[in-house]
Amino acid sequence: MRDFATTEARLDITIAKYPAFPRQPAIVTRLVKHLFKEINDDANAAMRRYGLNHPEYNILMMLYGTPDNSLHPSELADVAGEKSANVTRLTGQLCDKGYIVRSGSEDDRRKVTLTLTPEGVEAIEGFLPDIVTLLHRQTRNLTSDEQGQLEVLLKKMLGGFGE
Amino acid sequence: MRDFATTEARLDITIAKYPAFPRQPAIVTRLVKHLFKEINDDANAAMRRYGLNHPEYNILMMLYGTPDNSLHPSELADVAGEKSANVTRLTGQLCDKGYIVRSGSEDDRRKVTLTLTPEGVEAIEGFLPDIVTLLHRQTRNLTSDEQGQLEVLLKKMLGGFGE
DNA sequence: AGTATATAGTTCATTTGTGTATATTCAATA
DNA sequence: TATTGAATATACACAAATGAACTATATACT
Repeated sequence: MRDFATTEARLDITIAKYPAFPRQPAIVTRLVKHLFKEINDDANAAMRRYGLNHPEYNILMMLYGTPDNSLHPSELADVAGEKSANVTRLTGQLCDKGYIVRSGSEDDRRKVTLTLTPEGVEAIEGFLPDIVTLLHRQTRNLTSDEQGQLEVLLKKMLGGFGE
Repeated sequence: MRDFATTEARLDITIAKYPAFPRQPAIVTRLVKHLFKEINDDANAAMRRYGLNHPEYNILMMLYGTPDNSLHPSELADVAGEKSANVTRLTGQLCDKGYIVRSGSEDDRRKVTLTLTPEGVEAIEGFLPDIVTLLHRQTRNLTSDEQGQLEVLLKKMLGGFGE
């Protein structure tokens, strides 16, 4: 995204042609799209040297964020924002790489438990320094306060979906 | 995304395991990801009955946002946040549907000009009422003021990428 | 002019993601 | 207990997106 000023211009033209088009909501959603694409491309590039892509990284981190390094596929789909069919594929890849293992659960035999292996944890802790740098870079234009404000607003907006 | 409180919990655990992990940047980027996925799924679902998906919708709107309903592929890639190879494919589909036309430019013979057809404009103005509703729904939890604040913060954050 | 370098766009092989159907198990209730 | 309906995960066919290589044109420099 070079120049967001032209976005304003495009919106002006759009509204001139179609006055009911809501300016503010359109700007916000377009900004979110652009930001996501940047974050995504950035993370993909960073993870490349580790033989992982952004969704795989995401999956690993969601598991790492649990006390016992494990989640069920449906939970994973939910927290990682991936479709369940995609989780099956992604976790399959990560199994092949030896970073996670699949096991059935006794309490509910429909469920599968996905758990990080020691190699998985090692891999995570290997790339985390790069990720830390990345995250700081991605938010470098915002003060801590502003990040806090952004958090509040994004959560609020997110709350409007899904019911 | 069910419950963002669990995101906080995951982050706490992650930080306990790896103290250098930056809380605030991680929250913000995760929120952006989730929000994008929601916006994307939502828009895909809404455009379905028009035989279009979100990226195609986006391309059409970017063209509609210009005085003469036209852009070059590279401009389109930039403003729509798509890779150029993908723009080729997407615009090809839209050509097939009769919504845009491709033409060469005389001033720079490397360039191609993509222009909405009257049918394209008609299609846009056909689905825009739904989009207007959609945009309002997606931002319903935010006041106009808050949308303004969000705009400022997102722009600021976006400014930190790419140099 | 001639050569090198950059830009615009496309093509193609591969990777990544989606929707739908299916098998299995669980939960509710008649 | 038998039956119905929901939930979990997967398989598979198809759709979408990416990276890298390639063609053609333009620009800069000597």
